[in-house]
Amino acid sequence: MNPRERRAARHRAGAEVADARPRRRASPLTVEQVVDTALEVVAAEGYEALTMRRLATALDTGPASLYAHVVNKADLDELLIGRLCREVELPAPDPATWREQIRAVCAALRDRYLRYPGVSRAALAMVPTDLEVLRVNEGMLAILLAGGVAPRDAAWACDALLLYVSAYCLEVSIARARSGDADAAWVLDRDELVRRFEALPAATFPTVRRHAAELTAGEGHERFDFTVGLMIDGL
Amino acid sequence: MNPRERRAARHRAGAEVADARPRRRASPLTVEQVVDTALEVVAAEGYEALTMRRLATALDTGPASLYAHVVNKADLDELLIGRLCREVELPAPDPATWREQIRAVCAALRDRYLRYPGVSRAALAMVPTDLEVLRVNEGMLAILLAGGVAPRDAAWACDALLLYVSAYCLEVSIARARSGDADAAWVLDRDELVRRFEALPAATFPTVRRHAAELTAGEGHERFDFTVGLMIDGL
DNA sequence: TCTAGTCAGGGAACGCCGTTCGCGTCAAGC
DNA sequence: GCTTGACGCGAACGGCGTTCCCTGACTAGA
Repeated sequence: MNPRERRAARHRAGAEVADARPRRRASPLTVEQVVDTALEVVAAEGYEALTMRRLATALDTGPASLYAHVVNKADLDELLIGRLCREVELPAPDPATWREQIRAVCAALRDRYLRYPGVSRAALAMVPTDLEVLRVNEGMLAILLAGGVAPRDAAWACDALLLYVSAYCLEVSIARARSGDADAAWVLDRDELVRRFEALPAATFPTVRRHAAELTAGEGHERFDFTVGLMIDGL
Repeated sequence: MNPRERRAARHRAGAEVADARPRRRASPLTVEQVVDTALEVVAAEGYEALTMRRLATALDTGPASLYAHVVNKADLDELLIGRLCREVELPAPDPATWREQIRAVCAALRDRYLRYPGVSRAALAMVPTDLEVLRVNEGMLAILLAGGVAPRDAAWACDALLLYVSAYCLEVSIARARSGDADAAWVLDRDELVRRFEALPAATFPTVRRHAAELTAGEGHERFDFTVGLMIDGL
């Protein structure tokens, strides 16, 4: 089974296929192993560091060998997101607590993405028919419908929530990466940001100036919770 | 004034600086011109095609020359987004129609982004202190405050809306690029998508199967309007 | 008018990237 | 034990962002 077929299988309903073990290697290298190692690289060095060469090195082989398991880089990205989605637990829909359930699923996805800095970029570029991603969609949709949300609204809200989660994680990952970068001297912590906002000319930025504190507020995931809440409560 | 200083100026409040005309060229090449040409390239061939070499060729020069006007690719990205933000008109806040005003600003930004396929990727990677971006933030914040939204909610909502606009545009750009790609045979139009959803095993995807129509619904920017509405109406 | 000094422009090269080709190797079948 | 075929992967390709440093036109002073 070549990688093209394997990819197709991930987007088609059908039987799970056991990875046939390759023949030559001491410990034979499977897709599962490739994905595991890729996630380790991302966790340790960030998504930007995940290159085919870097991954091959981590697997103690050459870049060409990866193409026996993966169509291309985009396919690898899909596999990574698929793996993260697979790990998200989806509760049985409960009409009494559906808002909390949705919040929990979003938070679970968020935490998974953030554990692997920058992967969310891959999530944003993905086609929506990967079965693992669809599984999360299925779960969220079921919860929303159980909550009495109209089908069309539920479908669109799922979409919007998943999109927001990815975008939020990307933003946070970038911000974190920057604050870790010592040589980027113009990176700002919150105090510096407030000072900047307050130093803006009153003529063109009166509102930002006056509300510098609010603009930079939000510890942890308060912003995230706020926005998800905004969307959920509107349904 | 070197590009580093020029970039710093874009993030600092201060006087506008006229581009000093370079000396040697027949028609001398300014930052403004670089940005114009870059946007032309993006409009015609998409953001992915915007490389330093491609841009240099379009300007009839070598890649090295661009670095006299721009710190690096990321800086060029900022300039592009800055330009698009600069063109967005911000209405004087009107408490009676603030929701429509916000909707209009979001739509204006969306249309600008979509005119240049893929630029929204640059927007997602940007630091939030660019003055042009801040100008849009200022305008939206003023409208929300005029609408009686609490300052902290207004600040966070601005953030969320801008993030959503960028993410939505990125998704749409990618989808459009894919449907234009003839060789990507596995790309699906809506009918094909519905058929796929309905072909899923009922055991694991009951909800998606049943609501395939709703999941794929949404002509034009109906989804966009829905989500922006969801956020605005919750305030 | 001539000349010396200055500095932006850009050709060429560097070290990466994703991807492909095809060679050498080894296991299975006869 | 030989043949055959499949498979791992070294090496190479074209293209990326970026930098080095030479070139040569312009400016200013004599």
